[in-house]
Amino acid sequence: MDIAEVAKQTGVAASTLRYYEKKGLIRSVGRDGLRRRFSPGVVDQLALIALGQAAGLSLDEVRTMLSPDGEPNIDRELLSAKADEIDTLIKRLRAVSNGLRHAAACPAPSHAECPSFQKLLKAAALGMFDAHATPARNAPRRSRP
Amino acid sequence: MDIAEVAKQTGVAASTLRYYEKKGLIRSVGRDGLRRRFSPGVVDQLALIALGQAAGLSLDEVRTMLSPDGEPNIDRELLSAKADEIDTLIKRLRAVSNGLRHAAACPAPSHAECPSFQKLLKAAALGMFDAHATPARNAPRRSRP
DNA sequence: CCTTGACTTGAAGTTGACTTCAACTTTTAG
DNA sequence: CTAAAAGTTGAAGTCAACTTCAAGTCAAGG
Repeated sequence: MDIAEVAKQTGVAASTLRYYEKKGLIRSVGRDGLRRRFSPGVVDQLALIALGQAAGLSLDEVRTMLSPDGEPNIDRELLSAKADEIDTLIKRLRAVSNGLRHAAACPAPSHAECPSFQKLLKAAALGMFDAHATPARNAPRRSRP
Repeated sequence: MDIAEVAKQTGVAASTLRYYEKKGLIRSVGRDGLRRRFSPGVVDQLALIALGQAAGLSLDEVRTMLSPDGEPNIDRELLSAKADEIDTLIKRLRAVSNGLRHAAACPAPSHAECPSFQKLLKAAALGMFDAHATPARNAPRRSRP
């Protein structure tokens, strides 16, 4: 596949693909003249990268955890620590989701005045500052409006 | 509470607190001389902000959805849309978590060579590019190393 | 009174993740 | 053959979310 094809299939901009390649997140398999050629597997890889980002990993973290040639440094403790982090994030997100849903349905004029909304979200937020459950970092802005 | 106290309790830097105030995410209740005074409620607010960020909301989005004086623009459709987004994010994150956990336990030398890891994550990634399930935006880096 | 330390400000700097640009090379259609 | 379309590069620009800096204010202690 050439770069445009990958871009079209995944929605990831060509510039981003080149950027990812430079960063070592994906690899092109040879050139067709000047042009990069990608194996179709790169589509899955990109999905995984997007997932990692959604989970709050930086591109560097994604690389070390999902690298296709990550022989040396696959730190298993780090992996399960990250999994734990993601799990607590999931719990909080569920509460946020519930909170938002309630807010959407709730007849109170302002969320600030709706005690059950407050309770839901405060419950979600509890412990947010205690043990540092590291939050997300950066994530992309897919699509071209 | 003065700014240092809030910072200590929440781990949010004083500079960040001033930044948030400028952006309209939090409010100080008067001054003690020059110095801002915050009501203790700001601690909960900050937790909610952190949560919103973890859920992939930008600070501007957080403000419009959780504003303490959000009288006018509480768009209920937007709220449940966001909740839906968060729910699909949760599903994917669960898969990522499982994937990481498996990777941590799996004896394969490289994750790239472990078919069940690949399967788990590919399942999580499926549909990542189809309907645009908008991913996260930006998030903070708490603490001062 | 005067220094010290915690706060104030606006402006400028940083970081991660991209995007855009200028200049150039290939491929492709006419 | 030639011109447009699509790819290439490195360098520079953008954006959100902060942080750092210079310069100033104020309360308290010696």
